[in-house]
Amino acid sequence: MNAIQDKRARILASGTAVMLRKGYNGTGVQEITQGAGVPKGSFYHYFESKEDFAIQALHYYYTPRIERFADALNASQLSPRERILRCYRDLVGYFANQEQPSHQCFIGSLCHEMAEESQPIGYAASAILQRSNQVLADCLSEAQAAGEIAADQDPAALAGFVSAAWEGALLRMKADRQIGPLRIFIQQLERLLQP
Amino acid sequence: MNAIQDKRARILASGTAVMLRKGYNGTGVQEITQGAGVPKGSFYHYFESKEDFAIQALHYYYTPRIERFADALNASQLSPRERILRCYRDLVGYFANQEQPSHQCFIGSLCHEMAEESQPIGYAASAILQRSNQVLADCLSEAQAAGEIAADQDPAALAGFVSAAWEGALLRMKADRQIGPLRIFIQQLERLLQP
DNA sequence: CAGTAAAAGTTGACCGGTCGTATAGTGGCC
DNA sequence: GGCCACTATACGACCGGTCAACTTTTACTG
Repeated sequence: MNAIQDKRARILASGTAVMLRKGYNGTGVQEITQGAGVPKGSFYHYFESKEDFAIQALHYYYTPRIERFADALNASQLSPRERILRCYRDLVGYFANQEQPSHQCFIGSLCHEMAEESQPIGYAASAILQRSNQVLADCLSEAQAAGEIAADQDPAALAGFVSAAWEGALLRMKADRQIGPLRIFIQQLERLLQP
Repeated sequence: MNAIQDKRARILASGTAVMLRKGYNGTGVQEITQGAGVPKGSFYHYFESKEDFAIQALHYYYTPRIERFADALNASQLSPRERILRCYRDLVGYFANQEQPSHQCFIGSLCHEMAEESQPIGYAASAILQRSNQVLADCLSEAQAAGEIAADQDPAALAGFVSAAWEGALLRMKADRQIGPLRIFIQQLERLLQP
């Protein structure tokens, strides 16, 4: 009961970490199980296939992150606008503090690689992006009600745009191996979130 | 002289097309040469390795595209702002007209997959992104001089942001399998490019 | 309870196939 | 005949996935 969840979780943790670095097709099942310290056969006991694993991994990786994101955007000490800015500033800070800048966006790379080839993975990724979008849109709505952003903005659309821009900034950071693109993102986000 | 370039180009064309769909690691050398109608053995005559091929493919794919982009942004019938908007609107139109929406960004997927694992690929991608950025930044500078965007914007930074947002929108489109994110991008771009 | 048989869980050896790459030629031109 | 652009073939490694065999748990019996 505990042990089996533990093994499953170990596989998820190890596999997520490796896929983060090497992508879906660049990661072998063997490598995953080896990293988790479990026999290879176990992999197919806990997961139907590598594809199924990737979908589970998406949830494993993003469920807590979206939760934390939502919490940070609901903390009401700051204004909605400031909460959003703080979230992204913190993220940038996190990346800035990595000495060896290993930059990754799990869902981004998985989408690029597999969203087209594998419909199930595409669906899962889309659902997660949508959930994350909703969280941001809610906060933007609040900001709009507080008069912190333009009244004629559609919060959902703006949320989609901001998320996309963030994704793109992460990608650019990965290519350039420096966080300049993230700083630009923050700077433009500050402009964007104005009445 | 012509024949050899022809074969090389055929391999590049075929390989680029396949990699666009399946990613770097998802594409085999065999599949590339088969698609190009050349013997597999030839691949390593024209390219040092698969990695080298990817770098050449990046240039093969993006050199003409950046050129067209620059041309479109230099055509002076329209104002700088309108030229930029038209560029992106045309791109959206292109994607909108695909009945079976196969959405791809070659450099995006290649970066996500390989920028970290392969330094040479990361460098090549970074260089291309930078060139493309420069083209856009120049046009934004012009727009700024014409008073079409805020005077306190840094054109280079804004160009980076817009490109990143576009990348992100493409990614999102791939996951959602619909062009909604691109429309949102246009809508926000129009807002962004204002005095 | 002890004993045991059936069920469930777990696993590593193994499968056919494909991977990226090396190399020993082959065929045509100077 | 020497040269060299080109390619057929082969290689070892590894791929995702299967499955028969082994271990553990469960359920039931006397």
